[in-house]
Amino acid sequence: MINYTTSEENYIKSIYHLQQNTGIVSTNSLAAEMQTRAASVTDMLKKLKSKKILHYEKYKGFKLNDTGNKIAIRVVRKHRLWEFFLAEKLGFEWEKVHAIAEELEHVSSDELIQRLERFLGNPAFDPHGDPIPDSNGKIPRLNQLGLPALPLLQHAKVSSVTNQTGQMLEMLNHYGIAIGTALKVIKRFEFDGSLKIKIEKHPACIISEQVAKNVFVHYD
Amino acid sequence: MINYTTSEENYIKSIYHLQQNTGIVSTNSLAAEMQTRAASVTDMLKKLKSKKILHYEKYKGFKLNDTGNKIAIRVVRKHRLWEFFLAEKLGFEWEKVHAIAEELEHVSSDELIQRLERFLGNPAFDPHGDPIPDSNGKIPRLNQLGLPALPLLQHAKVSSVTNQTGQMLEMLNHYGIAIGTALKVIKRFEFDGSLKIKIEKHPACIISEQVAKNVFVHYD
DNA sequence: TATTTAATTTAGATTTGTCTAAATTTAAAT
DNA sequence: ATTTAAATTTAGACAAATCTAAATTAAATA
Repeated sequence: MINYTTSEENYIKSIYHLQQNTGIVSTNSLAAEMQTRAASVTDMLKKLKSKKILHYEKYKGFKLNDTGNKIAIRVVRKHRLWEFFLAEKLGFEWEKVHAIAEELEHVSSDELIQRLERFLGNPAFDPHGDPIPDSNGKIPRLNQLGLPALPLLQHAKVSSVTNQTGQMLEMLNHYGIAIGTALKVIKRFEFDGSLKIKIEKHPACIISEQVAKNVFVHYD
Repeated sequence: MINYTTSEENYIKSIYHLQQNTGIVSTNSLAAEMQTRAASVTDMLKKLKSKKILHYEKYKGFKLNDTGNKIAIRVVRKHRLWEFFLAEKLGFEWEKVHAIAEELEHVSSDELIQRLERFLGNPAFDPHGDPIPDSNGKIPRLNQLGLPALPLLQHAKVSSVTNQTGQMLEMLNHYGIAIGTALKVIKRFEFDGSLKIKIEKHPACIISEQVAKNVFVHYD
């Protein structure tokens, strides 16, 4: 894979993050994200387009193509592995690791990253919970999420429960919810955030947002 | 301390190394060392002079002043700590660490270097046997001497190897000589200056003066 | 729809680090 | 002591990445 300049990599990475939310990216939003001027963004867009990394039409917005996404994911991978290293091995406070990883992520050796990853024990998530792409660019899904974030009708299993007060556990018992319980969310009520859920071998029931927020689940 | 560009740091570092041997440095020798053109060197010399890092008079050669030496030593310190990390923690072969450390040495955070040093156990020498300056710029000195100067039968350990070409390292590998190897000289042959040496857990062998001159050892 | 406003791009300049080719200085050799 | 050769510097150009200010296009609104 070709090497890109630090500046190119930073643009590619920022486009990657912005397009996660919006699908397509605008010049101004990228300029804001990168703390630079719109004219500078346009200049770089031309360059990235000429390098065939970008879908871009003047005045119409832009997004990375497959090549661009691969490059972005590789940079994200490096960034998060270095963050993990800084926090876990060197004992940095989490607020400080980002700025330093911004520099380290541009060190070019692929063997370095492979070895670093092994040295760190092949972590799937950085200390923030952000997934670390593997060497093929595959991004592990968060293995655990709060019940309110579970997509409707997605089958999942309860993996943990926070706020384990007596009242809380009593209530969960009453519903039939325990670690390992298989369930899915049928409907979310906008009114108060409560969830209608279906627990295997139980009739459907409704739990409050208060309860749901403390139940964490995972699925494959 | 002010930050310098990667390019400035590379020039400063190269001047530092060249002046170790020659005291004063010439434009052409620096151009050769840095694989660039004499004109480019002159350009950078003007810049470094204007930044008050350099003693420099046109056509008369140049050398770093105290500020310049401090900057150089800080870069060397970073380089060697990263080399140590790459070899000891990530398991890189020592031929490979130099190129990667060339990039890592320019990462700017001082706290990173402090923490890295502690994490590595405050090593005094890198995998090539070169001393690692401490955070005050103090450079540890081994009571080190060339193998031809080692008294007969004196037990000693290999502390560093100069002339680190591929062929050289290959040969040393073949003999079983690496940094830290314990050995003694059994006999010196006047005929050609070759040495009969005994390496721990190896049969005795004979090495040429050519090789011996590049192997440095120390003992208590 | 016409007009105003906002977003985006272009034109042209600047800085850093590099280069080639020519000019200058120093060193070496006859 | 001249002349020749080598080393060094200058002059001018170029590419990358940025900027400001002006021009252009798209969107919003009256």
